Amino acid sequence: MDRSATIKDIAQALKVSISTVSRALRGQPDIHPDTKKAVLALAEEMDYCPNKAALNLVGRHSQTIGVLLPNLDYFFATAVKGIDEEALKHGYTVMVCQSNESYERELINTRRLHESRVDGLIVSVSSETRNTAHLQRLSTRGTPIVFFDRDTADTSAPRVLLNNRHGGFLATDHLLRQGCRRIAFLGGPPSLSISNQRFDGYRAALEQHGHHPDPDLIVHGSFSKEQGYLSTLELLSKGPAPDGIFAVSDRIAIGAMLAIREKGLTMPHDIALIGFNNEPLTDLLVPSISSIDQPAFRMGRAAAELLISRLCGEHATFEDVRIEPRLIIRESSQRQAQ
Amino acid sequence: MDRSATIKDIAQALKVSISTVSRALRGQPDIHPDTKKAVLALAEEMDYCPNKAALNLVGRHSQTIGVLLPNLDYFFATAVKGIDEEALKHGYTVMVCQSNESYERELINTRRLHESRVDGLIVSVSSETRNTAHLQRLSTRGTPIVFFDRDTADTSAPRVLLNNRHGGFLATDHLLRQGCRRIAFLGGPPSLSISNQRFDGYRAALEQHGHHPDPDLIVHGSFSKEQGYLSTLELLSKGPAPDGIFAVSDRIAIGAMLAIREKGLTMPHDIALIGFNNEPLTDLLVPSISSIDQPAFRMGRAAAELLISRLCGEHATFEDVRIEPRLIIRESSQRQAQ
DNA sequence: TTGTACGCGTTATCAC
DNA sequence: GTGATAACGCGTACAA
Repeated sequence: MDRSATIKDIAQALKVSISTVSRALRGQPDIHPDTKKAVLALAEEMDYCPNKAALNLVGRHSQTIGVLLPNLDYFFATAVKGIDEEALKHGYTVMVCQSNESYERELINTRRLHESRVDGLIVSVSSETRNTAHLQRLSTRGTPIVFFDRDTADTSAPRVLLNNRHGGFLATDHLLRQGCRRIAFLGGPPSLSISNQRFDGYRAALEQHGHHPDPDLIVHGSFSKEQGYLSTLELLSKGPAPDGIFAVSDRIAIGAMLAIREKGLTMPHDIALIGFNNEPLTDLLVPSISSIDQPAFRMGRAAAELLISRLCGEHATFEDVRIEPRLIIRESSQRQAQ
Repeated sequence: MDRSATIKDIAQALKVSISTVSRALRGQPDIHPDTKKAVLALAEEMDYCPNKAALNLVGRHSQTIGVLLPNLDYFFATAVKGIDEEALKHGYTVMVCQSNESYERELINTRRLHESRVDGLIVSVSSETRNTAHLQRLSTRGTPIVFFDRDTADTSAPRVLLNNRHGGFLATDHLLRQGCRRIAFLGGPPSLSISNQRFDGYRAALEQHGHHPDPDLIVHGSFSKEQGYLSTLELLSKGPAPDGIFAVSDRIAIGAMLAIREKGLTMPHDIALIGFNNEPLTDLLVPSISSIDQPAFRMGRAAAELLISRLCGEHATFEDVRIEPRLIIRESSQRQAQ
C-alpha cells in the first residue's frame, strides 16, 4: 500500500539533492560517475517509475494521444492496433474512447480526453455528429487533431481517409460488368461522408455506363446486419426487384444476404451482392461475399504518423492522406468466369 | 495555440483568489451566490476544463483505470466496451494497452500504465507470461488488480473468469451425446489456464462417459485459424481420424473446418465440430458452427465493477466472479434432431 | 465569505 | 559536480 518511489525518496536515501537524482536519471552530463551509478542502482532496486502527471504539469505535454471512435468493431479495433503500434514507437500512450455513435457521448468523451490533456487527438466522428465545434475548440487551443476514416465538413484538420468514392465506383462498376442493370444502394446514415462518398462513386459508375440512380433503389440506415436485412426485405417486397446490391458495409451485406435467401432468391444469379470492409469470415460464408478492402491497420498507423509528426512541430505536413481501396471479387457477385 | 484556461486565469479575471474559484467550481458551501455565479459563468465562457494531471498529483489518484489485454479481437473489444461503460458511470477513464501475446510487450505496457499512475488495473495476461512479478509489484504498491478471463497461478488478486472447465465439459459432453467416440482437443497455448481448464472439462466429460483422453488426439497451439487448419490437417493425415473436434476458439474451429472440407470429409457426419466464444458470423457459416457462448460485455462490466468497488475502499469483496458459459448447438455438431 | 501558503513529483534555472 | 528554488494546476488547511 506504500506509494511509488519518487526521486525524493531516492535523494533522501542517497543523501543527495533531488536535482542530482533527476539529472542522473536522465543521463545528463556533469554528473559524477559514482553518483550516477548509485542513483541508477537504487532507482532500479526501488523500481522507480517517473510520474507522468508531474511531467505533464511541468512540461505541459502528456505523451498521450486520444482516440475517439464510434465503436470498436473489426475495422476500428484493427486501426487502434496500428495507432498504438506507432504511438509506442514514439513514446506515446493511447487513450481510447467510444462514442457508440452518440453525439452526446462524443461530447463527454471529448471532455474526458481534454481533462487528460492529451497531446493530440485522432477522431472518427459519430454518425449523429453534425458539427465539430467541440473539436474545433480543442484544436484552436493547441491540441492537434487528425480526422480518421469519417470526414467532416466544417473543419480544417488533416485527415486520413479511404478513397470512398473510388471504393463505391469499384463496387458498382464491378456489378455493372457482371450484367446488373438495377443496382440497389444500401447506404449508411446519410449524415456520414463515407456513405455519401461511396454513393458518389456508385452514381459515377452508373452514369459512366449510361444509367442513372433510381431513387426507389436507394436506402439509408445504420451499418448493422439488422438494417441490411430489413432494408432488403423492403426492397424485395415493393416494385421490381434489383438484380444487384451494393452495401456500404459487410454487415449490411450480410443482412441483405439473409433477406435474399429468405425470399428464395439466389446469389449471384438473381441478385449480385457486394459489401464494404472485407471483414474476416466474409470469405467463408456461402456464397462468399465480395467486398471492398480497406486497410485498417495501415490507416491507423498513418493517422498516428500524421499526428505525431505535427506533435513534433512539423507543421509542414498538413496534407490529407488518402488510402486506396481494393476490389475483392468473391462468389456473391461473380456471374461470369474472369 | 493558447493553452487551456486554469482556475488562475479565472481568478485573475474576476479579481478573486484561486481558492475561491476552486471552491465555487466544486460547489462547496460558504460561497457568496454572486461570486459563485460569476465564476461558473466565466468558467463556462472560457471553456474551463480541470487538469487531471494536477488533480492526480495533489489527490494522488488519476481516475483512470488501465486495461492490459493480449489483443482487441471480438471478445476483448466487446469486453472493453463493458469496462468503459462501467468506468464512465463512475467517472473513470480507460487506458487500453495490447500486449500482442508478447511478454516483453506486456512488461512495457505495465510500465506505461504505471507511469500514468492508473488507479487500478484489469489484466488479461499474454500467452507468453509465465510469472506476474511485474503485476505483483504494482499490486503491493497499492494499485489494485483484477484479472480478467485468463487466470494466473501465482497471484492473489480477484478474478473475473468464465467457468472454462464447465465450458469444456458442455462442449465435449454434447459431442459424446451426438455419438462421437474419438474426440480431438484443439487447445491453445499450454501455458494458458483457459485452455487447460477447458481441457479439464473435456477430460471430465470423457471420463464420465467411460472414456479417456487419447494423447494422439490432443494438440496445442495458438488461437488462430491458421493453427486450427494445420493442426487438423495433421490429425487427419496420421492414424485413425477423429469423429469429433472440440476447438478452444472459434477461429481454431474455422481453421479445422477448412481442413476437414479440404480432405473431402463432411460435418457433422464424418466429424462433428464445436468451437468456443460464439463469435459473430459463426452462425452464418455453412455448416453453422456450434460454440460455447462467453458473455464478453458482461464479463468486462463485472471486472470494472469489481475493480471500482475495491477502488472505493470496499476491501470486502475480494471474491472471484465466475461467469457461466452456454452451449450453442448448430449444424456443425448436430447429428440427431433434438 | 474570502485569501494565503503549502504540497503533490518533476524539470529547469540559477547559484555555489 | 551539486544543491536550492521556482514553476506547472490544483486542493486544502489555516488565517483573516
